[in-house]
Amino acid sequence: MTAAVLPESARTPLRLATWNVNSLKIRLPHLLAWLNSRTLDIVCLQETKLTDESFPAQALTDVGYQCHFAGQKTYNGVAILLREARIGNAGAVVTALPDWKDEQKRLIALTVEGMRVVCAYFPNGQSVGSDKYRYKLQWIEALTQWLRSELAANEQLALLGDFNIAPEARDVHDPALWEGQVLCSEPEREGFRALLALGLGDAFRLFEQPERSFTWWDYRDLAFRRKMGLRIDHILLSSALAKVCTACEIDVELRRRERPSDHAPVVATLNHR
DNA sequence: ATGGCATGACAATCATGA
Repeated sequence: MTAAVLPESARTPLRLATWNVNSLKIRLPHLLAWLNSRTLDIVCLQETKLTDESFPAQALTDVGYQCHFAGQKTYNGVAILLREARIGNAGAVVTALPDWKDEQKRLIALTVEGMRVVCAYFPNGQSVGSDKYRYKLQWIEALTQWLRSELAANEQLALLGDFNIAPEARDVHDPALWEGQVLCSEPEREGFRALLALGLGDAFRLFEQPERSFTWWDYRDLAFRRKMGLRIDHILLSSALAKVCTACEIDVELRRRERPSDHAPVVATLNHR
């Protein structure tokens, strides 16, 4: 007696990933090798730093991914890649926060497999009290308001991206050094907690994790080797998705490569029907 | 002490990142 052959979508877990590539042009070989080395179904990218005309869609289509992207010259730029063998057509694609006039390409969202997937590149904020810091807090507020209505309409929602926020002291290699600094300041952390208060869970913290788990290390001062990093890239899941999340890990290996991004990817596994 | 390194635009430095 043999088990019925089910379509792939019914038997394999779903893998969602987020990675700030810090220039997709430079990191395309790394990305292609990564996609080839493991099965990733939904891949959110930030800081592509490419206009839509120069997005390497063909190279990604060739390895089986459907591409959705919103880019600009030099800065920012986000994308969602969908593995065509696993994921059906995407719907309800948006490439900006509604009611937020912004030239900066920081958000793309779409619906697949009954799941709302939001890929976000939060502003960096530069320094506490700067114009960019104020813009960051306003942007987070606008995102939070929008997500409130998205969650009301979508029980299954995942927010992935570079949040540029280290939520807690344990997410910082030297909490005393970073105390009150941008990425760690209390208003930013309040913004992060407000996202959780919408009913989202930090996928990484659903599980036991090694101490000093980070997703970003400065290029300078051998910060990676010295484990001097921050955990600022996150996957937040609505409760319906958190319930079926079986793992969440940082793929540190990519930070060891030649000419790496300064960020490592985060990958979550879901037992999603 | 405001730099260290990386990227992109641009053509010697400068803006930005985190």
